[in-house]
Amino acid sequence: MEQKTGNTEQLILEAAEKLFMEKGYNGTKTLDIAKNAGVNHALIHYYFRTKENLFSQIFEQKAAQLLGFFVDAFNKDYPFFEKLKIGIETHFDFLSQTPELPLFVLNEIIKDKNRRNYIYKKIFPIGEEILKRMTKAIAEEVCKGTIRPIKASDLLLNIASLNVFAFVALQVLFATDEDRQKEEYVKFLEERKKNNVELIINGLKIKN
Amino acid sequence: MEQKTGNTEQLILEAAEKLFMEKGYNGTKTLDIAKNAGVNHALIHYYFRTKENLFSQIFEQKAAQLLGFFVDAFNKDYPFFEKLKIGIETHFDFLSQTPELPLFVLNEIIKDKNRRNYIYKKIFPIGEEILKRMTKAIAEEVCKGTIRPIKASDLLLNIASLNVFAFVALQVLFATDEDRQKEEYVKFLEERKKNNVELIINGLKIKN
DNA sequence: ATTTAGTTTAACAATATTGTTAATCCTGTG
DNA sequence: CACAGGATTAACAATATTGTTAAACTAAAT
Repeated sequence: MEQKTGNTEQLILEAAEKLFMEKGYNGTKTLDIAKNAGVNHALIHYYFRTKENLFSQIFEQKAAQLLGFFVDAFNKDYPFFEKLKIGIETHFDFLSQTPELPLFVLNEIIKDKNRRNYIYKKIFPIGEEILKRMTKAIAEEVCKGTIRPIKASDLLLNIASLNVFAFVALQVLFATDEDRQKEEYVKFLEERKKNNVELIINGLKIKN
Repeated sequence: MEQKTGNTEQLILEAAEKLFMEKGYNGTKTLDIAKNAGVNHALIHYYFRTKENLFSQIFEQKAAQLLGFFVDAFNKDYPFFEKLKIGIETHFDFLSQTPELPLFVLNEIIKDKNRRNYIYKKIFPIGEEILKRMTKAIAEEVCKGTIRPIKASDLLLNIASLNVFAFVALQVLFATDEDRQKEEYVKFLEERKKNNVELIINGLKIKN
């Protein structure tokens, strides 16, 4: 039919990505992946040997993506509050594109020791790097008396909490029937983004 | 041996609770539950007929618990900032007792339509109730000029984000090797609790 | 001591799930 | 055209997982 040869591997990867993100490792069956990709079940093993193999490929890519979000978002060079605002918004917008990503990665990390260990080696070095830059930026502002002192890790965790949880809430609140339309959905995100920037910045600024 | 008769059902429930919370519905096998409970595999079906049955019982109880946390935490009658502080801390302390609870419930809600629909009927009425009280309290403070205006749902979501995510982070950060001891773990939570109260309150107070 | 009801056990059945294989198809190349 | 190689298929194999059953056991009541 319209099955152009040569794209089978890609079809499998796409179907697997969708299903794994939606249902997790244990909830996804290789048969479902095959059906969703529209290919014969055996091809999954032909191209990837095992389910675990296929999953790892996707998981590692997604974990790298999630981390990349943070790096990209908080590495620009702007005045402090600008940097903060842009960083939060950039991070938020990244998440908008794949709302299931953070929960997916967090879950699989928590549920599997091997994945945890793998991730640790990748995440920690980069995390430390971001924290170092942030710590310096914070110190400067504290000197100027514009913000209260805060640990960089706390600030980062605050941002991650608010941004990530917005999408967890999104999935729970809008995962049900059709009575809440796309429009409401978009509005919810807009408001949430604004709220997060406001809260982080208000929470830092010094009172009179 | 030491198996006192009559507690088998309880043994199964306890083992199931532990495993389901740890590995989720799909990650938990009835055989594992039996082994962990130290009972014959068939007893699980004798007492609960199906895995789904056993799971529902635990899930619904846990979901109710999670919701109860919110109700208990934000229903006391104190001055506004006190209420806020105590509410956040109470909620945080609840979560300390079962750190896996929120992620467990959120996940199973997201992954299964039936659970979603079930939960909706239970959660929404109570959620609305809390929001109504909060809206009134906020309006009063805004009139007094002590806080900036904010939607009750935003405030509640901010608190939930910060508190819940603290325990997600906890699981990820401390789920690995032994190099981070209990002591560090407790310190992390202490700091996080304080940080959350500060951020929420600072973020609300009016600047000069 | 017998009966009864609930409990437990081992063995089995049924299905789901992952993985394998040999045969077939297809496509480009000599 | 023949054929070499990867791509695909259907059928099968192996195991995991859930669920069932009939028989054995236990303790309390008669």
